[in-house]
Amino acid sequence: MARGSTAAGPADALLDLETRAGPTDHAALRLWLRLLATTNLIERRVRRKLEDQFDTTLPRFDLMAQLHRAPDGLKMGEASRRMMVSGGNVTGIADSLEREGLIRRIADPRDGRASLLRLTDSGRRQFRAMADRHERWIIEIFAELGDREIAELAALLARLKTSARGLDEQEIDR
Amino acid sequence: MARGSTAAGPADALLDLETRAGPTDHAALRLWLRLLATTNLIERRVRRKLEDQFDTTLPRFDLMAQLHRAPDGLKMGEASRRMMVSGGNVTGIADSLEREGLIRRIADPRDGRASLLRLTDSGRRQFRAMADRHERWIIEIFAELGDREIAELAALLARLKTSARGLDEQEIDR
DNA sequence: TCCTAAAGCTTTAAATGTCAAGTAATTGGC
DNA sequence: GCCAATTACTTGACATTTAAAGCTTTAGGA
Repeated sequence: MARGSTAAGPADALLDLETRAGPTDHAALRLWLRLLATTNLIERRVRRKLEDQFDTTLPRFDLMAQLHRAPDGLKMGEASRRMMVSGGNVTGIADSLEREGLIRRIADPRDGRASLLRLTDSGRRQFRAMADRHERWIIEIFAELGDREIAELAALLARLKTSARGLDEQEIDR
Repeated sequence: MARGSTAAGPADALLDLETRAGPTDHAALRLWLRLLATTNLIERRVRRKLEDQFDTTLPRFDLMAQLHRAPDGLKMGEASRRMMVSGGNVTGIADSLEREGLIRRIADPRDGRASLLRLTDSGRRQFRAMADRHERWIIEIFAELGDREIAELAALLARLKTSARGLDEQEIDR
């Protein structure tokens, strides 16, 4: 099976995170556990393939993807916001990519405190190869869904994202 | 924003992981990034609330939830499969819960290699309190979705999960 | 009985992640 | 100009997770 040191046999195939919920739980809770389980399942597959086929990791791929979409470079802080991780984390990931010559830190001419991160030519080439493959993995994983279902799922998730974000400001904590 | 040391202002509210995709990317890829971003958003909120209100973590909560649904106890390996994490991980989580008296390791009478994990009375009480609150958080987060939408989303995710699982055996890696 | 293989759990190393503190540069009010 | 407050990044401490190696126990065959 996936990767645990203790492999699950076929009989366990349906016992996963969703088992945290029981039939008496609220529909929203069951849905959340299914969402979590599904996302984790796919994320694991992607991480493993990045590791196996490109000897890299998802956070490294993410940072390269952000830089690929920003040809003029991104400040560390911008990258950190877009990746939704802390600044200290980006420092480490950037260090490792820079060591391998995939990205470069360039002094921001307008702000002496800031660094701009930019893909090197080698990084760009490598990213394109990975992104191609990555897209194919995703298409395969979603293969059983038709265009209609993909559109519906995207729309529902957009609504959910809005619903979840709506609480961010007020923080109703009870 | 959640917790990064560099806070995102309101103007950045829409720049998140989804920005990894561009308009030319395949619909499945865009959907995947939205799925990932939405799940991460919700997961962060839940983690933070567990931390703030109960001084615990999601993996600890998960393990307690699994044990709550298995009154006779679970072997470490079973817990690890259900939580979809590695065995070594469960060892650490179980250690921390055991130190606090929330769970206990019991020698499996049938297999000298195995331990059975079981909630203590204190653990059971504490889990029930957390689970109540947890369910309310989730209901709030999903509040803007109607029953119909929740059912649709659940059905689509079930199809997606099946689609993603389908590849597990064969591992079409190219 | 004995020996090999496998299973269950723990331990360890490397990567990722947060947070807090520290350094350097910029901004804004006076 | 000057100085305080803010901002950008780095660093270090600590937590979590995986994969792999290690230890103990079980199972099965010679």
